[in-house]
Amino acid sequence: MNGALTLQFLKPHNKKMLCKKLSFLLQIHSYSTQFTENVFKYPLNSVQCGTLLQLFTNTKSFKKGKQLHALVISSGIILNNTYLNSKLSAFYAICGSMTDARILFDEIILKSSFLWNFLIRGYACNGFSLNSLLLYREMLSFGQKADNFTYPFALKACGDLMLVETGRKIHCEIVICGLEWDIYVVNSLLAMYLKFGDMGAARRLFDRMPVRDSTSWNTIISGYTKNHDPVEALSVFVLMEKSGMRLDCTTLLSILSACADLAAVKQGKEIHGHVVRNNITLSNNFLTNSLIDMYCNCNSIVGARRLFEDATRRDTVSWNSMITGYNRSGDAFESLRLFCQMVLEGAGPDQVTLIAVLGACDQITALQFGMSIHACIVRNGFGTNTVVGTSLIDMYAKCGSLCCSCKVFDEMPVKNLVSWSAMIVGFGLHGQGREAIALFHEMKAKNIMPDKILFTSVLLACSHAGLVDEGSKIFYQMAEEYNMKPGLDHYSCMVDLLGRSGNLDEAYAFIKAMEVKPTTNIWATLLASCRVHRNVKLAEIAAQNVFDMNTKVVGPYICLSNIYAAEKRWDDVERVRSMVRWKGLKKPPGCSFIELDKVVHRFLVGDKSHEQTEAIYGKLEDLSQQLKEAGYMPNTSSVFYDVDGVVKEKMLWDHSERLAIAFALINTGPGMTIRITKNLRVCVDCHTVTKLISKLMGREIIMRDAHRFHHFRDGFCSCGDYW
DNA sequence: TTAGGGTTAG
Repeated sequence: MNGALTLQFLKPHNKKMLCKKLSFLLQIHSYSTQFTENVFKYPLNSVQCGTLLQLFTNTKSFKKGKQLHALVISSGIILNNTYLNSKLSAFYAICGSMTDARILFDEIILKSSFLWNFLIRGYACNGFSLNSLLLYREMLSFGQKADNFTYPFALKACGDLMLVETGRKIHCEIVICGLEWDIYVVNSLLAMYLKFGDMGAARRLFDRMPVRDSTSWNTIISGYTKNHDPVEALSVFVLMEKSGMRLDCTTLLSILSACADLAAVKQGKEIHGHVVRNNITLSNNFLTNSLIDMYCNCNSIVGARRLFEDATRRDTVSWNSMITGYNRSGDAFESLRLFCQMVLEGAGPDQVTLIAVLGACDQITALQFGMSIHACIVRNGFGTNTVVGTSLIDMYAKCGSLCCSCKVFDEMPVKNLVSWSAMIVGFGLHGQGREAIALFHEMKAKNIMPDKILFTSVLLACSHAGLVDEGSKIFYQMAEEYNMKPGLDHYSCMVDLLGRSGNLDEAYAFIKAMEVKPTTNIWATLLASCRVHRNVKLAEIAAQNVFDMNTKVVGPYICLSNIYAAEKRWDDVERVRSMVRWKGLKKPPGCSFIELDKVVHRFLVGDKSHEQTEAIYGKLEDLSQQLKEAGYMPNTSSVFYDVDGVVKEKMLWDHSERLAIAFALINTGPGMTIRITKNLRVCVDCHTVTKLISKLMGREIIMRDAHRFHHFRDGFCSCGDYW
């Protein structure tokens, strides 16, 4: 059958058929060696081409549209054909090929509003917001009136570029031309104001709307969610339900996000009920994934897992949501297990998966596992990805391999502010404050503007290294040179910097002069410094401030108790302990991790559950003996209880990091580096013992505690006993 | 020809 002949008799509404036939015809034209001859044999008129282009535009069939373009050029029907040229320009704009769209657009003399709108839309929706606004202005200067199809995209461009003043000006133009309450225009205005973070303006507009559709409700709800006001999002959602407006998929996604932010499991479950009752999940993976995320955020990892296991279809986002959920709940082991299962089932990891898994590795210092992920990253073509690279820098630094962090950082083709920050944090964690400051200056020399988080990273690095003068200078630079008001994190770094370096009175004066109300964290930081410098009087002031804020964190109580214990004030120790009991607080047990052949072993304080327990305690006995012969005297000030000195000493040898070190000494070859992670800060005596073991056994021991890294080598620690 | 949605590095 001849395609072209059949085409002549097809009714225009039979588009599917028409499309099939014309695709066939196009194939002939495209691939025939006698291209020109065929065109003349099966000519298309401009109306048929227009109909076809419309179809290709709607389905974004770029290749087919381009073929048709070639065909109409060859056949000569495009010459001076404004109708077809406009359709073609619109087609290219929708497909995101803006250069092609613009070439055709510029050739058209009589431009319809349809054409202007398509180009403005094309620019706005394909990442060329500025071009979109320039064309919008050009349209007006040509005397062409903007209409209800123009404004949504001009507003989208303003929102994406955060051009607040321009956006408001266009809003005025919309009011003048009487289109303010056009449902598409006003919904676009709402979307623009929420991008500006101006929920007040968005809400005023929303409240005055004569007619609202589901998009209006969804836009305002997602606006509150995105602008970190999930409470208001939920309250508008209740109004939406009362108004009788149908809840669609977008509504449910936005509100689930608000429930997740609020950890509002009750409301989240109600949405889940609605989804099940309406059988919505079956056709939509987005909702299942959002529900998984909501349960994870509400600390209901079991509920999330059940949904995940029951899901008929799992996509990469489902896996990612679950893996991220385990990370957030602190179960990095399950997160890594799930990742292995994902790979085994053939689900391809994406950027998000890899970032999440690297996050799990740094939670438990799984360096070997992290290295395998690095290989997987390179294999899957993410080796040059900035976000993934930044996660690698962070993972290596937190797993104790600063040199690998530096290598990744140096070899990164494109670095952004976060990458610089991650590297600075890495130097800080390992006590290399001067290197962190040098990198900060190098970054500034490249005209990269630091933000508040970057200042926190640099100040933290200064505080870990005790660089008081340098840190103070940077702190004041923040306001003077960069016009940034310090936040609580910056104040906290400064208190730590001043306090731990022994300037306790200055740290106290600094807190009293702060422009914002000090938090428990800031007083707790001062308290920790008081413990280091044994200043009981100031410690009591700091502790009282913490306790007045009714903290649920046990750390400050332990700290004060340790301060009293060091002074042998046992009555006060008992008084603090009874406060802890009365408040129902519990000290988390000390816990250390060590990775051996990609398996992470965990030891609790006094742990006897490991299969090598006998050998481990035997090794500790040996070590204790050898250390004593080398002149070691135990420092029992870290022991919380008023018990006999021998018992105290025995308690110290139960500390989890010592069990992990003994295990490592038994299971690794001579000279091999030992890497340990501890959930709490390392105590004074364990710090001394580890230094001595490093010398005695000729081993480098890299220990990550709750705050930083210690590199023990030949009897010394990289922190210079400053931690 | 128009607006709104899930996982994501310091």
